Amino acid sequence: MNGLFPQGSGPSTESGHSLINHDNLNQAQYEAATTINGPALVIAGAGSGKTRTLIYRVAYLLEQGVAPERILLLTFTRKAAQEMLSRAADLLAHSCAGVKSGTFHAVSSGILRRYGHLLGYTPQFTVLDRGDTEGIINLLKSAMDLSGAGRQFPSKRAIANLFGQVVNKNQSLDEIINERYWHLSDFIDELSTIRRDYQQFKLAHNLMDYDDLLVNLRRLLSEFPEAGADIAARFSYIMVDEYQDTNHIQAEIIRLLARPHGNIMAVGDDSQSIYSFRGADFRNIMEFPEVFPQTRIIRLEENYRSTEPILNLTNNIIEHAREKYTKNLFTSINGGEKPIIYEARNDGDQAAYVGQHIAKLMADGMAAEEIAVLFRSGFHSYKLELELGKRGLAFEKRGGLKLTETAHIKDVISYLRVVYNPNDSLAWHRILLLLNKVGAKTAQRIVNTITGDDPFGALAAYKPAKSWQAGFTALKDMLLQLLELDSPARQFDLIMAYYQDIFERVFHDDYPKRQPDLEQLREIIAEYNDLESFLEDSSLDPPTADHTPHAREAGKLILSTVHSAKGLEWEAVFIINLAEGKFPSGMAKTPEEIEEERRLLYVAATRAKKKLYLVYPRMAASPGRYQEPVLISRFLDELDPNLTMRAKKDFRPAPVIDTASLPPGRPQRIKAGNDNDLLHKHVRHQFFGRGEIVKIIKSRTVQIFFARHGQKIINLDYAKLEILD
DNA sequence: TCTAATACCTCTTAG
DNA sequence: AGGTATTAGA
Repeated sequence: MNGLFPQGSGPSTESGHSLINHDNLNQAQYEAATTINGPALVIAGAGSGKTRTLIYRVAYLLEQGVAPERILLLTFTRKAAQEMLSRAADLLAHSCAGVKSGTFHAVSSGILRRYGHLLGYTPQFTVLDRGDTEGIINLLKSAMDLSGAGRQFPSKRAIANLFGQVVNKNQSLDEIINERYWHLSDFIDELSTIRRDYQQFKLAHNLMDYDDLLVNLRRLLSEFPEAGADIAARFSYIMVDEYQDTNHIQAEIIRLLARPHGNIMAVGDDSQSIYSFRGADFRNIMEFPEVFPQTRIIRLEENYRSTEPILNLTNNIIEHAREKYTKNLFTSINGGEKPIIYEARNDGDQAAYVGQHIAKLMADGMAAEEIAVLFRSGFHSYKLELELGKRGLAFEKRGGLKLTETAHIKDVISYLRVVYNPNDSLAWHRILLLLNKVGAKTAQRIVNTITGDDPFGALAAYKPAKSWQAGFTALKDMLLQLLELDSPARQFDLIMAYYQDIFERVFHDDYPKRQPDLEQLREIIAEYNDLESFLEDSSLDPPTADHTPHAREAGKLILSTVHSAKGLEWEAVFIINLAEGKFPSGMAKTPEEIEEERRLLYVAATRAKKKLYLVYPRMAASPGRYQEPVLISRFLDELDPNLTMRAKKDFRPAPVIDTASLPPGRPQRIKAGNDNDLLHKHVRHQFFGRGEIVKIIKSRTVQIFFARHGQKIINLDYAKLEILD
């Protein structure tokens, strides 16, 4: 490095050649990186070098001789933690291994495996993911006989959300229902029974859900003074990233951990708070100085990421917020183009526009990994994914459904889970349900009799009924062999040898599409030496579908939900589906929820360095699957028109949609008859619209040319078609 | 009594 | 594309 002495008040290493100096950091960043004793709060605007500052601070701490294991770095994703540590290690030219880092949940999980016995857990407790949680709730719900209770008992999903709110917002079930779910007030008694049973079930089966990881750590710290002191004493320097997205339990954990020494730095941006649905409250930031008196407040307000026109727009987005935030961003990056707004005709037009412009950017020399498309919900990108596929553009999708959340992957993992925790009744249930002729009742009966001291012994002794005896024996033999193996990769192979047939039967209609996932899982598992760390990872931070850790190296563009794009940046960013009901989400109703949607757009737009495209469709599929007009997102509508440019609409011929002229009523299936009579008929398909039958392929199968979608092969037994002439 | 197949409805964001 | 409610079938 350049060998300049650090100026100002910061201490330097004995040689005087600190890496942390004013050439690398601006005044505010420098102050943040070198303030290591006492509480500090860094209000860091988007693109203000927050991550850089944290990296330098870790490096500075180590440079000052702090032992790595005394440093705790809490981040929002494990990826973020790993990336920061590896960059800090690059600075120091030696490893940061030993620095404790990760998400609250992951760190909690580690601590609870050590101290959980105080709360009645064994170290092998299983972490329940979302699906597991819903599975248990469903079990308890169906055991309750709600048939007479009137209609519309909430789904397992709604119940799980409800319970999550109770924990994360620190309110009682009654309060939550009365304030936010008043439509469920008829079911209060049943719901609180289910909740009580749920808590008991978890304790009885050595299970913790995500919320328990936080709650139990807090309990440990506050109710078990010895263990609490022990844990707190391990960490002398604590940093928390994305503080605006912590909830009250997390804030409490921080308070308890940092209480002895007060060496705590929280970094966040109140205008980027986007996780209130899981209890996050950006007011945590405001309260921080009250919790930690004498907090030093440092503001990072210079933006190093975006060009001026982009920053002008993002400032304009957040100016419309009801809540006024604590800083003003400025940039010294001059020049650049105004963000572009494109009004697409529909989903397909939108996808075509984005696809074409991505291709153009790449043709002009921009790397694929410098381009991202962002959207509100995981499924908003389906059409675009097809479009990119057609163009041969490789992409990585983030957010939405995870690999480990798909049914077939969960099946395979369940076999591993019972080996690891033989009392994991949820995994048992799943495994047994896969046997032909075994349904929910039978599976439950078996689970009830085998869980206990010696589940595998009990399984071997269980007498199956004739109709499913063969399958049961095969399962039993496989599991007993599985216990003998100790490498996860071998275990996987054994499971697959057994599971493949079941897999093809259960997913008979689409298993070839799912097969690659299993092969991917094999690759992921092969990197683990022990089952415990694989299972831990797969619930806490599911290994990504592509096992190359960074798409940036793989030459792929990124499709991502806005939530998953937090903290990242790209040269060019497309934000799609900026229509009412999509972004903002139709689920956002209260003023507070709308405000959060606005911050979400702010987060999305501030990811862009040089180019920003805002796209919305004028027509979109309604619930009845007809194309209906939609409104431009209110967040775009309210922007100062001088800050954006409208894209021309002539980039490709206009596809014709004339829903108005369509006759009313739904297309029906065409009844069996003489298929040859159908040749050259004009038809309307519920998705593809108008078309003409151009060829009879075979009985009940025809080829249709659709005006909007081109040639399709249609099976008349499945498709709903209406004959128009 | 239980399982398997079918028809219909609802879809956010994530550790 | 998923889950759930209903119904046919074993």
